[in-house]
Amino acid sequence: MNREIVERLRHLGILPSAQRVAVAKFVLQTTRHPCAEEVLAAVREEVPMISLATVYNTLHLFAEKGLLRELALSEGKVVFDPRMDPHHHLIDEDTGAILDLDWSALRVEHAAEAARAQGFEVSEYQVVLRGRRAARRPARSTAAPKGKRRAR
Amino acid sequence: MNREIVERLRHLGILPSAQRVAVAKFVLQTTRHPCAEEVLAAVREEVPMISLATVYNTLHLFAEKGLLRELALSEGKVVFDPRMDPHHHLIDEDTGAILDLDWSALRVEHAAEAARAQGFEVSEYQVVLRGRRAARRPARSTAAPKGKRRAR
DNA sequence: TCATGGGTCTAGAATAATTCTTATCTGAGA
DNA sequence: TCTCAGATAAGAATTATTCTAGACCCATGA
Repeated sequence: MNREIVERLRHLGILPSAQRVAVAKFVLQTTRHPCAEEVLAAVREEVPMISLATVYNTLHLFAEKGLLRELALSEGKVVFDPRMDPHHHLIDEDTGAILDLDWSALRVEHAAEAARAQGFEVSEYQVVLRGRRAARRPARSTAAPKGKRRAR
Repeated sequence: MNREIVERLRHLGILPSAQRVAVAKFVLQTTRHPCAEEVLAAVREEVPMISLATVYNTLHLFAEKGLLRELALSEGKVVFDPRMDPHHHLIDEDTGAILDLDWSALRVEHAAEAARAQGFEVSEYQVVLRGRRAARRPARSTAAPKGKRRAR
């Protein structure tokens, strides 16, 4: 498993140091959207003396080489997303968590045209949704209101 | 003109101090998306002693009261947008400038459904496009665009 | 008049995320 | 083995933002 990560890095012209492999191993496999501090914490399990600066360097290097993407969606900090295929993002307004939505889950029309009308050539776009987890289904046992549930 | 700003603030239950009126006068009329520092610079023309802390306080207060919106689109800093009607954003990858796109300029379908499929109730969404100004009619001139900008 | 108090303001300290600096280390080749 | 480019660690520096503490302003009531 390390083997294939090493190969992947080499293939992009990245020297596969222990630190880089550890970072790659963590970020490429997560489905979350970790920030640099979270990557640091996770990677320290394996490479205890790695520094924050190295984590930043490595993440930026990876982003530059197309191994992952930097996202500045929520305020304050940048997070990293290993999914490189186009997709959308849904932000939990309560927790700040970021979820992926498949590209095909919704449809955007006329994006390129709208930008062109402003004299721009679009290089990428995505829909950013914000919302909150819907109220938990009332459990049928106790305080569940009888009758059909109405959304909204 | 100040009169109507004062009225608008009062109407929202905001005490219209000189500082607040000056901030409102600037942010509500701009079509750009200024960050706090820019607001400070602009407002200092009129109220030279105003502090950065007051600018932040005022902008957050306004956002809370629904007078403007905070956007965390690009990395690093938050900007403020006086347009409160739903619309989309187009980011110039070269300059970082943010343009508005009318809601009707493009169409998004199934946004609410896509979020609901994840157990979320959407409260808002927007399309974020990134691109660059289309080359100005290359015109077959010899001079290739020199000096590429360094992205940042 | 003067004291009181609520709300606002400023300057500067504090914090958080990120980048920079510099000295040190490492490993692939000459 | 020696060398040197590239990588790393530690901590300083920078940038954006928030917090703190005290000063200020002004309406009110004794």
